[in-house]
Amino acid sequence: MAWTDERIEQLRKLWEQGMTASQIAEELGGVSRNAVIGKAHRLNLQSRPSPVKAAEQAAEAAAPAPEPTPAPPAPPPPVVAAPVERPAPVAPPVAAPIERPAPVERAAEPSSVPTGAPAPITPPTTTPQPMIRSIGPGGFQRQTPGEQQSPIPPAPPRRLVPAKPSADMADKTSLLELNDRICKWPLGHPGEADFHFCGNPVNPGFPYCLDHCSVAYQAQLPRRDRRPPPPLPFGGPRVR
DNA sequence: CCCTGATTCGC
DNA sequence: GCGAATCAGG
Repeated sequence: MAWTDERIEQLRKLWEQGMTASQIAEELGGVSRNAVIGKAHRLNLQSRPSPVKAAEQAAEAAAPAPEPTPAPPAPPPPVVAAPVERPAPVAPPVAAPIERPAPVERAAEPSSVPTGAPAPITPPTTTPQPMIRSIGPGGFQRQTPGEQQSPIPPAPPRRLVPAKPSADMADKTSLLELNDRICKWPLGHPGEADFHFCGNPVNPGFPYCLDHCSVAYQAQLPRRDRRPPPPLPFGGPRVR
């Protein structure tokens, strides 16, 4: 089977779409996944989460690291149990409200604490900041050339607190309230104060409500009959 | 084992 | 240029 322009075009598209080489091979027909990979490389289609290369790059970025980029975030020393950072919509039961520390130099702070206040709890130096980045078609994270530092986003130090019954959680669906009639779509993140589940009535036969089903089940179809979705602008594949 | 992509190398 | 064989990680 020869690589016609048409087939090459299709390969390009599917590859960039994130299809695996074997899927593409199956889709094209008449070629092995090796053929697909080989061709893809010859076409200079690259970047894909390869298990091998990923490890190599990780090791490379970790070991020498002659990176001019200041990557100071020294491991947050003692795990100072930071109070739950989430600014509760309701006034927290006790404790002085700890606002997000203004970007002031913390070193030259003589810490003039109002009398009677508890010792100042230094917030963790690394503010958990969910970095927004684009995800490539293969599901890998894009990174800019100078950004290869810290390939593994260090888990922000986070103290897990037992879910405490509070006013603002009263109407939220907790883990313990899950059953097969209510939507199990998680909202927020486990460990966070207001983590809960959707809790709406499920779309019968599914673990989620209708809305979340539409989010959860838009993924790929079983492989074989996966022809229709991509609106092929150029006539589409030949009917065999 | 299965899967993945990368690489090699004879054709 | 092609792709089977091989490698190596998940």
